[in-house]
Amino acid sequence: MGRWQPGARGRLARAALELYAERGYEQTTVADIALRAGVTERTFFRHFADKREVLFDGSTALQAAIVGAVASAPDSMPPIEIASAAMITGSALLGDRDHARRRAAVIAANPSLRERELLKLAALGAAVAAALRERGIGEPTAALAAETGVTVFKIGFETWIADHNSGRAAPGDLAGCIRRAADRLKALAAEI
Amino acid sequence: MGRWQPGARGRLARAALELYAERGYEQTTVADIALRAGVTERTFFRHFADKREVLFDGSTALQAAIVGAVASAPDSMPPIEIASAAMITGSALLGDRDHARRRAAVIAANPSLRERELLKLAALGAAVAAALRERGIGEPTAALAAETGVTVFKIGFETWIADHNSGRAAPGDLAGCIRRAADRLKALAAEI
DNA sequence: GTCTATAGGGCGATAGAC
DNA sequence: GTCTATCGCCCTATAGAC
Repeated sequence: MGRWQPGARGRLARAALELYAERGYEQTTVADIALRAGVTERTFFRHFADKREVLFDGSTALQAAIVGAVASAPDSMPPIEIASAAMITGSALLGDRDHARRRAAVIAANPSLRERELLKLAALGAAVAAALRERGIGEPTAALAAETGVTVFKIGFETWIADHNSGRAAPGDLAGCIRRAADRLKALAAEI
Repeated sequence: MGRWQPGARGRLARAALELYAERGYEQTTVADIALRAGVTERTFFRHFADKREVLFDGSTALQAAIVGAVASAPDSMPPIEIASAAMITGSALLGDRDHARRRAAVIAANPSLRERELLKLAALGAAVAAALRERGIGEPTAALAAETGVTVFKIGFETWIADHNSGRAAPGDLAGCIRRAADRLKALAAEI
């Protein structure tokens, strides 16, 4: 047995979400999080760049999945369709709606956490735009399609976690919510 | 002569932009800004909530103008059109392209300033969505139209400041850039 | 792991404007 | 007199440097 237990990163992420929910983000110190996770304050900063980043651990994997889906979309698809479909593909990584809800509530309660989330979404948009350009789509088309895809993802995600039905009757799957948001947007654009 | 000169707020905002451009955001302390503006560090924090906020002093006025334009749009306009037109109306407040360029360069160079800008844009989107709901437009249509308007504003703004022509031949007006972005998006949506 | 600079909030005192 | 902007000194937590 070593001096420390493995899985410090996961314990820190879990402890942070719990504490932010229990007593609020500002009222939680990094020392509190480290204490609950059984490590030192210094260890926290070796795993996470700052106090906000600990809530966005999975974002890299999500972005990679979405970018991959953009790259492997069929050639015949129009840009906006590629972006929206990639969002739906990537959304499969976000299965646990209760966890997503708890996390979203914590983020919504604090402006500086909202800022970080928006930065992640902007980074996602930039990565999708780059992947579209890689397919030969020019600017500003690539940027517009990518931003629109992010919008559709965001609205779909919001309706997913806001959905009151948690039972089996209306499973409320994220993919369906995103697709409905995309359809709405298409209808809106058509009526101009 | 009194103990203090009036206009501390404006001097602080100007000093901050200069210093962030000269030596970088992270390399500038609030004490530096206060010194150049001829006030104390403490005074800075009475005018601005934090070190980033000093660059976004005009955002409230811009948002108010855009929300006002949404409220006074003709009844016959479709939601996305209302949002885009309101962005064009509000954009009249951003006349000085050189200043916009300098400010944008500073923001682009630093992630935490980018975060704050994204938060301002998200707040704008939320305000526009609320103004659309006020007109009887339901969700998620209001949110989608508002987000799309913000996207069009953002892309239009980027092309405006990226435009190499600063002479009279191609005046590069912001309103035109936003309108072109909106037209592009309409064309993209149509081809789905 | 220790040491330190900076952000940013709290509070009371003070000096102007009105 | 009131109201508000400024100052100065306290404090703690973050986050980077060593």
